[in-house]
Amino acid sequence: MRRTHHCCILGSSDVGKEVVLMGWVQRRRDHGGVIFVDLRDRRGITQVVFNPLVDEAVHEKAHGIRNEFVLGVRGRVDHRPEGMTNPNLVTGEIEVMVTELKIFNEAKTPPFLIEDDIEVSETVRLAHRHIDLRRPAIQANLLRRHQAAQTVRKYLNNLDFIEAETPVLTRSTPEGARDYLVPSRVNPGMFYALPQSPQLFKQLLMIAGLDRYYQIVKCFRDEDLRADRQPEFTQIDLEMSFVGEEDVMAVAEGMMQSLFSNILDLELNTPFDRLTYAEAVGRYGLDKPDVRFGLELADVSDIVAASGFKVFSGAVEKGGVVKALNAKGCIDFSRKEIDDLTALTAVYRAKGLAWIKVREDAWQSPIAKFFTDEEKTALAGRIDMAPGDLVFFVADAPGVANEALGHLRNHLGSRLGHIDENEFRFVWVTEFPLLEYDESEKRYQALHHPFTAPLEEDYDRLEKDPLSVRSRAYDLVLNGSEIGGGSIRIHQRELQERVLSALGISAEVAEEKFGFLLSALESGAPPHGGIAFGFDRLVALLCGQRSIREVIAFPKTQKAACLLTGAPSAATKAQLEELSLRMML
RNA sequence: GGGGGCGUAGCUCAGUUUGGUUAGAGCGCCGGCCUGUCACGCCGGAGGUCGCGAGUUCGAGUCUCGUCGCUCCCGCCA
Repeated sequence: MRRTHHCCILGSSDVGKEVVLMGWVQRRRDHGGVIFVDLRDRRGITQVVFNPLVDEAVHEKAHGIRNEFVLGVRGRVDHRPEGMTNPNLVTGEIEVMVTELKIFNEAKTPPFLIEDDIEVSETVRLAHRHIDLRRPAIQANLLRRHQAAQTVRKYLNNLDFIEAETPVLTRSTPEGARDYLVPSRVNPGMFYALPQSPQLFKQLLMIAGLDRYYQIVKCFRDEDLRADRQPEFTQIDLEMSFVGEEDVMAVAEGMMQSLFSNILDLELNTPFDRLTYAEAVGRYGLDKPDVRFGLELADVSDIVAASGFKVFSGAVEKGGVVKALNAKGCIDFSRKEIDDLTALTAVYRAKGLAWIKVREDAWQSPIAKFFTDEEKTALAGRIDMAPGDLVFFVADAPGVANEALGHLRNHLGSRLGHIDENEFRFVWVTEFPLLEYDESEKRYQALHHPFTAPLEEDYDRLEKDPLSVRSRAYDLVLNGSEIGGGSIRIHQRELQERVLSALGISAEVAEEKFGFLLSALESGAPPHGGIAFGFDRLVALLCGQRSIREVIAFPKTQKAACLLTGAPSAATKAQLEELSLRMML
């Protein structure tokens, strides 16, 4: 018995043909006499009919069929009787009258029905992922993921990129996320690290003269999970030689165009909008702004710096800021609603959320009394206050005030219906700070990574005022979600050493950890730069999914476990011994 | 590491507020009947360590403490 057709293809024009279909039993309707079976494969469903008048033995055998049995059926394609067609089915015009039935395999009753829109807990779904993956909706996601990967490959191949593989067993680098370590059997006491990204290898490929490289590659970061974060995830990683920001961004924009055109049949306009980091944070509060709606923040620090409201003036005095967000027309928010929003901002460490309701005649607010008429006039002008408005304020360190109001902005944007869910709005965020100060470790850290080039005009501040140095990094943000990021890299040893030094990495440590890079940089390194995209996030957006777990065939739970295989699991004594490891538990 | 939500039949849930007889429903499953269904129909039936462990109580699905798992978020994620 050999399959002749898939379960989605047969129609009126095939009537009379003898066909062989193979697939799973979606549903069985046993009328005692005639038995209907919906046979499902990856492509669709065809109704096959067992009729005792056609073949009594086959009909008898069909009584035993249950859901998810795997069948092969031979039969003749027939028109359905008058009025019995099913318009909901692509193959609803016809049915297959079965003359031969092969039961390849029986199946235990599945833990849930193989249907879209079923409500099953994720625990159950992940524990039986091979069954969950039979659902058309998930298969559609995986298909779309496949199409996305193919689109990217085709696009980059056409631009003369070379797909090259880089090692998975590599060495740990001190910066960045926590590494997954792999013990080396033949080097007792030594460990490989799984790559957080192929960053250094792709730079070496540029130094090697590959000119243009890409890879769709797994990366590993041993950090806590989120809806959009898995410990192993896939990047579209690329790097180009002899380029500046504009070149990389143009390639990225073209990639997005072909993706959205191929997958969603949507034509994107390029170039995408640009915002500097300072603009993004200033106007939207976040470095990954959702620019589908306005509701921008305003800085009122200068106006309230000398005000009688100590929370505001005090914050400014301590180097903080007072930022405002005008929720236009929201004057009817209740006390409880405002309390809830206060709680929302508290999540981001805001100590309070001040508010003013703008009435026709006066301000209704616990803090209105603290302001002079001049201050009120200035505020009203800066924030565009009009009767009916509800204005929120956070006074805090810039990071806290912006982030708290930025998230409040996203919340309000969604709640007030300002967001068009069908819109895809890209924006580049550029000129990130090169460094940030890590309070807990009392040292500077690279915001992007230590190989990102500073803006040339800021070079001389690397030592004097490192926090003011901007970088040649760029993030691509889509609808408030960071989907990619990259930079122009440092391609000269001397500059790389200065940056590592600014990061508090001694020359000795630098030589030990990055010696191979430093020496490569003085072996004829071309100017180069690149970008990496979070493929899972990108596909999730293309599939309209909130969680990347919906576009990953075998995702991990929040505790980084695989419910299907039971990974991670204990190692045997013998395994540990071979690796010269001893358990401390 | 921290905060929120969830955990009762194979699945989705009700019951927990106010402790009290034999823990219910829908779907699924099993059996019977049924020749035109496509969420087939009708009749009958099985199925429970109320996540786990302590405690309070005459009595715990229900109250208390602990613990495990799933999930959302903060921290973390160059």
